[in-house]
Amino acid sequence: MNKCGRKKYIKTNLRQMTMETIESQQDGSVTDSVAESESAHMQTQTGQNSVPTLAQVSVAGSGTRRGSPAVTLVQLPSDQTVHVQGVIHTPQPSVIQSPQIQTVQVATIAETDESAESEGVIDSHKRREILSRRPSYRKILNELSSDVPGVPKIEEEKSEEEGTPPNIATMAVPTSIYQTSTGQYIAIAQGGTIQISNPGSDGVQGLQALTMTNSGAPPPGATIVQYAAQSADGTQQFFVPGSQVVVQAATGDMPTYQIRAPTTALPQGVVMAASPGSLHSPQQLAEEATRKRELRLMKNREAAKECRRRKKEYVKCLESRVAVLEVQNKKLIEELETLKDICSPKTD
DNA sequence: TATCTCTGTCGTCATACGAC
DNA sequence: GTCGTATGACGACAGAGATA
Repeated sequence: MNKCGRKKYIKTNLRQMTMETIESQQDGSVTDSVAESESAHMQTQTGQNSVPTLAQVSVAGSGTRRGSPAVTLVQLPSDQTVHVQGVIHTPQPSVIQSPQIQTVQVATIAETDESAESEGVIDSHKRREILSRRPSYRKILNELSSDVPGVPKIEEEKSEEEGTPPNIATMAVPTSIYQTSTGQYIAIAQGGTIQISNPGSDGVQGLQALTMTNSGAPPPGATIVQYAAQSADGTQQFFVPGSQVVVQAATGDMPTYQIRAPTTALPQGVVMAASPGSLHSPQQLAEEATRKRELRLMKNREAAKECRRRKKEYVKCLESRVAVLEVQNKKLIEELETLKDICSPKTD
């Protein structure tokens, strides 16, 4: 299979996985075949070399044939251990004598597998609508996570923002963002705060702030930043309102920036960007369009990274779910066999 | 050792979708 | 309708392993 074909194959499988997951959630009928099917898809989808191995299922403690529901330890690939409670109580006399309890327990497990059904039957139209939509990994995974204990949820954007360093949270909202030739991003915030973001860093951790103490009061809507790719001394400069220059004084892991008076005229290759209010010439319009495009590409680049991260997490979640369901299924089969042995008439 | 194949990752584009 | 976000699709690239 060629590369393109492989991708389409993967796509088909992933799509089918999603559909099966939703189907099983809404049907409440998670069968072993579904679990095996998902497992097979996952192994195909993740490739041969980098197969994130399926969860190691250690049935520790499942041998407790007596007593309350057996708890099975499921070792997940991420070194997580999930406690899986037996679906049916062990074949102790009380279980057999109390079928109602068993029914209730089965119903409870079914509810944990899919919470939607417990709310009522979804009409077929809405269900078809849900299935026809493109999957949102976050949404699907969160739904799965609500059903399966031990499976982490994908955090909402808000929580991710909460994880940002406090100094970032106190920054003013940037009004203009500019990208240097080295890929760094410079955000001019209201109040003259300059934020320098290193794209190589993770998220906003690379943000640095410079506050201009004597930037004065720029005319409204006239924030102009002139970025010089490289000055004669090898440093990077960009010009900010007030006829000042912010100079990258050092390169490397910890670049430093200094605010100086301009020592040189604007060199060649300068990329100028201006706020929409100050646009006049076609060249400025083109530069503004370029700036917007770069900003859009930057955002989309980050979005793609985030999306892929969520996708990986989603696949891991599915793998964990497969492991859990396989353990449950195995226990069900064992208990069914036990019940058959007990209830079957003796043929002496 | 050079080449090929496979796989994973990344950037970009197109588009669906939801919020306004 | 517009805008921002999420995600599928595609191509490019790099690295690892297999093979001649």
